[in-house]
Amino acid sequence: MAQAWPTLKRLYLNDFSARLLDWYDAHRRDLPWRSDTPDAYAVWLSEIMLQQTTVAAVMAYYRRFLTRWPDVRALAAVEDAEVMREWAGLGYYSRARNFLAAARMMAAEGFPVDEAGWRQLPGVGRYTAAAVAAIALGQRAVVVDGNVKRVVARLFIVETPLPAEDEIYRLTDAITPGERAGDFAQAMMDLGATVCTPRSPKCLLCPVRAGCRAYRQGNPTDYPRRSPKKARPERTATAWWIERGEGVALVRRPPKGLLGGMLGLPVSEDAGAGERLGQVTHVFTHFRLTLDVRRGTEIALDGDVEWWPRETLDEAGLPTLFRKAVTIAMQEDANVRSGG
DNA sequence: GATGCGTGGTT
DNA sequence: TAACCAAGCAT
Repeated sequence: MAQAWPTLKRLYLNDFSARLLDWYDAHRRDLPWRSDTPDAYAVWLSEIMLQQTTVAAVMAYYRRFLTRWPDVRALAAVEDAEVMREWAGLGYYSRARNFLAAARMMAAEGFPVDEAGWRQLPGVGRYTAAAVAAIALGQRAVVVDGNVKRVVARLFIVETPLPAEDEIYRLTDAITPGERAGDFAQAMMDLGATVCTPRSPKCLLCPVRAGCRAYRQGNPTDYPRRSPKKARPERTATAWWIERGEGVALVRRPPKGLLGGMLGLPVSEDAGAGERLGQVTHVFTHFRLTLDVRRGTEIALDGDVEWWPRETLDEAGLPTLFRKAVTIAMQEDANVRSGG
């Protein structure tokens, strides 16, 4: 009888993963990075792009990127600026820089063969290393993203506020099967994205609700517990519209920090003097920025300046903040010229 | 462990 | 509409 509980537990867990995998086989989303013969480079690229970024936003970027640079050797050969341009608008630009750096290493050394090896690459953390190992290498790994945290927190009514890393990794480890760990991970993520959603979970469609403690309690949306969030501070700055015969001045931003490595309009932190062409507000994760766009003339331009004819600005690969600023500036500039 | 790092969709 | 949230990582 000493074996009874472990046996029941094992049966329950096998039942859980079996139910979930059956559901996945029937309902899985058809996504461009899903394949019966997964390619490590493609899976890796998708995982990087999907970090804190919605599937819908990633789709077009992923296709373009993979078409243009279909393997690690092709990517390793291109210049930084080209990759940053391709990433423009997707956000979290250090991802692109790290991905390119890692690709150059791997073009020389080959791909890591296990989770620990992947974990060493720049831009590859605990989640991504596990996801690539499970999905691309077919190895068992414990894959925990935001979806999994929510699903697990509800299944086991985790009372610890997020991130609750230790607890959730331990619980996820306990329900991860030895076979099809990659499909299991993707099943958990699909479940979180389509059924066990943050606001209005569709519990009646859930294949594992029978084993869900939050469902039994009747309050799934109370999980995961969260700590109160901080207020978002307001900041202001001035962006300069400097146009000459050759075009508009764009500067390459320093590699680290906000919009690191991207092209942008020259910016000064203090309020500047000069004709105001407009104002844009942009919400970042940790602050809200109001940007005055002013016409500049003799502003000191530090660092690398590129002059882009205004008709070509669409192809410069500007991050969204500066795309907005450029649009405003050109509209107002046109008004000034026509209206007087 | 807390903070900095983008952007767009949903409610 | 403001808040919330999304296949996180580096420091």
